[in-house]
Amino acid sequence: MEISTLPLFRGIPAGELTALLAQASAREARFQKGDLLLRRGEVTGRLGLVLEGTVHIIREDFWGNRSIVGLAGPGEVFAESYALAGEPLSVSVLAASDGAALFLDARHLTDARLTDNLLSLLARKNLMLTGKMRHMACRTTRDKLLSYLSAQALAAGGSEFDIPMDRQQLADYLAVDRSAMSAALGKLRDEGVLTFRKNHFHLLRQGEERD
Amino acid sequence: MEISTLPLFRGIPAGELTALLAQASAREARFQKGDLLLRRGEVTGRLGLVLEGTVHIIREDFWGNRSIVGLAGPGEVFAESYALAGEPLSVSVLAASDGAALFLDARHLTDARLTDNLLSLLARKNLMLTGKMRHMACRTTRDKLLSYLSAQALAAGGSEFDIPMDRQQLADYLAVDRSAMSAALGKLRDEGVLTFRKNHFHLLRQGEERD
DNA sequence: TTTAATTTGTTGGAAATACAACAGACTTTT
DNA sequence: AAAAGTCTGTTGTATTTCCAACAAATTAAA
Repeated sequence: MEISTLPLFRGIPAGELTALLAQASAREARFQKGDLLLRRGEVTGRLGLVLEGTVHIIREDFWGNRSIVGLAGPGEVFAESYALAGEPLSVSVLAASDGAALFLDARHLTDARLTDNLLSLLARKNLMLTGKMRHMACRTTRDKLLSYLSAQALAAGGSEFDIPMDRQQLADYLAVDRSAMSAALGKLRDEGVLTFRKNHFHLLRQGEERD
Repeated sequence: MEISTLPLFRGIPAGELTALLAQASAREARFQKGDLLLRRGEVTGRLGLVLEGTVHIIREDFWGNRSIVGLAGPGEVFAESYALAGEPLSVSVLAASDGAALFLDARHLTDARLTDNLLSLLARKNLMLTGKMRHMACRTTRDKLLSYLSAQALAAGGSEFDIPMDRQQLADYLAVDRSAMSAALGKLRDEGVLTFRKNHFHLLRQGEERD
């Protein structure tokens, strides 16, 4: 893991990294599988960067049911929103394997290039979240599909495009049942709203030929 | 609208604001109802701050159906994620009334206090989005309710708490039907999972008395 | 090519949701 | 206090979704 190549440190010469990390109160910590790196409720102020291994972001609800709500591998950051917002963690971070992480103090992030990279990181995450939310807010499977496919078409700049997921992944993304989604797709095809073949879709405007 | 009191400019003495705004290539623009402030597809690099009036964040899908996906009033920022990520807009911004906005160039945000405030802003938004997403990803109304209420209980630090929404708002937030949600709540009460009265809820652990 | 494995579409029954309509409880106004 | 308005819970029906199971189509492997 050559950390100078990570998005977080983009634009920062490798030679400056050591000094910059010291300035940010960076602390490297090795962990063993099963270690609890961050605990729900605490206000760390530190954001994590996985150097080696994998960590699980886990959540326990009121009744103690535990579920994995995310994971971070080498080069990925975690708990950054909590650290930067200064909010107590609503999740815990558990080591899923042996490894190592770098912790940076959010209050000591003074380097402009670093904060710019973080802004970019958060902004991108934000856009992905709002986009996904828009689709998921639709009540029916059909509308979720149309919302997603429409957004893909607009992003591609045309009525034909490929999607980067298979049916099961798309169903998970939209939080619907795969078979029901397949049925909804078939119905949309029959109605002349769109055509598709594998991951290639073609949205049809009113009156357009159905291929 | 005294802009020195806004979260975006927190920690910045009013006397420094003028110089700082000039440094960020700030441009104030008055607008009239119906004006299109930002257009889908363009890469502005500018984030907006509403000084006066209201703007609507609108989205047109592939077939031209237009819907309002957000709005910003005095003191609120808009298009900030697009500007900071350097991504083309997937929404348009329309003036819902006469008013004025301040546009700041995302690439000229050099003041550390300003970028810190922006980081905090984005981080908070991020946490709200991920939280909401977790609830909405649940398949059934019942599970969405339990996810939301459990999170509220954990945030409150106890099994009793008040929620800041009425039934209709909660239903909209979870993207479900209000009456169906009410029915699900009633069923949970009958099963001894929780009790509630108006906006006050009490989650019951296994075997706990139901009032 | 043949076989095996994966992905996708389809179907039927069980369950859950949306929708509409309404009654009771609670608030606010007059 | 009375009236008007709002909010909440309940019910019945039509629709939709989930789930399981399976067949067809596609891809990968032998």
